[in-house]
Amino acid sequence: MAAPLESTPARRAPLSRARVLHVAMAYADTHGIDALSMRSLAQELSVVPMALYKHVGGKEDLLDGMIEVVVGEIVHEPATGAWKRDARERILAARSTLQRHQWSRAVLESRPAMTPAMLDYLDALTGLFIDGGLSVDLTHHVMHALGNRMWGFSQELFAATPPSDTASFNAQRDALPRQHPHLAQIARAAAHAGPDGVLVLGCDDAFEFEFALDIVLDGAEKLHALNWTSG
Amino acid sequence: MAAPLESTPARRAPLSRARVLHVAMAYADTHGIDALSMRSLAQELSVVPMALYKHVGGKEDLLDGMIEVVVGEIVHEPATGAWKRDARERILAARSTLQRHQWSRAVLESRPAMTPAMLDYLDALTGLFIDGGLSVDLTHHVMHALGNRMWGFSQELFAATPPSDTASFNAQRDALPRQHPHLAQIARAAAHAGPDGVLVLGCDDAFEFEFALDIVLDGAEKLHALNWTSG
DNA sequence: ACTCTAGGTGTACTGTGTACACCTGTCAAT
DNA sequence: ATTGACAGGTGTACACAGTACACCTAGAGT
Repeated sequence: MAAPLESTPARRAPLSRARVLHVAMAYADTHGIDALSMRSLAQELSVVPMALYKHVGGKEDLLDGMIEVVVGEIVHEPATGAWKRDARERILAARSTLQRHQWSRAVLESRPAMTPAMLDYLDALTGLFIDGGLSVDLTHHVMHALGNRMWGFSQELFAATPPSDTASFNAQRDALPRQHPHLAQIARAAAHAGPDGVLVLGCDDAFEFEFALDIVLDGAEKLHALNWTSG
Repeated sequence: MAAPLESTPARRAPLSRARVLHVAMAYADTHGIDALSMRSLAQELSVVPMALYKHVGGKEDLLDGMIEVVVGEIVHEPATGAWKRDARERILAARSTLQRHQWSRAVLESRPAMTPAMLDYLDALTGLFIDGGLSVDLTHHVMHALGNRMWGFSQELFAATPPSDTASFNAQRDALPRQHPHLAQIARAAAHAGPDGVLVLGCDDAFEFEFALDIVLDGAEKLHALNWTSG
């Protein structure tokens, strides 16, 4: 036998986390996220359901991985220095990417999703504002205003990391300044001493909500005064 | 026997749609929305799961009913005539109501949810702007800016009612001006002729997104120029 | 007294995520 | 060459979900 390695003609491509994620995304793109189950995905890969668990932690991890890929797909145009235009462009790029995967919005909204790609995106966007000259304080609240229910990410940015794993929490916090310097700046600014003296990273949800609300209402008032029209 | 009606001492209170909904809400409040299943709810009511289906169409209908109750709980302070203050107050009232039921945000975001109470709320809010003198056009886009990912309702306001039930669709559309005059105004303004000449009610999703985005970015720019600070 | 019916019951089916034990082919070290 | 570890695919099985369908039963209207 010359080629024992290829003796079975229709040899399956080997599984891998990347392949699982991409096939899952394609499947969700065409059949909808509700149709995506471990079983349907396994069938799509001509594999038994449990095989997936060797490459993915479970359904949650699968979904996390999928949005991680989507967020990673967002194209970052190089900054031109005009912060407002740059931010606008980047956010619209993000939107068009999410738009290509209809399911991503619902999935994103259903989980905290502070994945590495997400942090990269947030840090880059934050950097545009800070480097553009906005104060860290203002940047902080603008990020909330943009994110609050617009992407579904913001309100739990630094919230409620369960203290179950203090070690890795500390590790992550210490790595933040290096990897995501702009987010770290915000975190420092938003930190305040809790009742027991421990430093607590927390954002005042109600404040952020009203901040965003007032921006929209003030904008409406201004446009009204200008007799603005969409035509 | 004097009181045959109460012969069995621990007689269950009879089921009803309202009771089912309220117990479901209480259960979701304390145990979380994920713990709410037809079975757990039935047990809470000391009843067999299938009994619920006599009062509720199914799980989807249950969830719809729950948010309907929540939205109905929003208190409407009487309008003072100052549209901006009134709108602000009403939106914060809505927020605090949703806040009392943590699950409501996720449930709301997971469905179109154009229920009667929702329409009432939207129409009332819209009315504040229009009666305050804002143009219907501006009001339309402001509603989108407020709603876009802030409540999760807006982008499908008039979209994609499946043409399966044309009769009831027409009926609903014809009833709109009476029941929700302000929404009807917006609908009329946003209507445009489709490719086949039929009137299509549709909002340009991309436009609404950029509208809201620009309001926030312009607001950020203005606050930056003013050296605004949250302290 | 008789039927009708609203409303609660019981059983059963399909589909979900996933734990656990099991094979099997590949490769490194003996 | 033999061994054995191990990465990766398999099979079976379980608990839980939503809900279709047939059934029972108590009370109201005739």
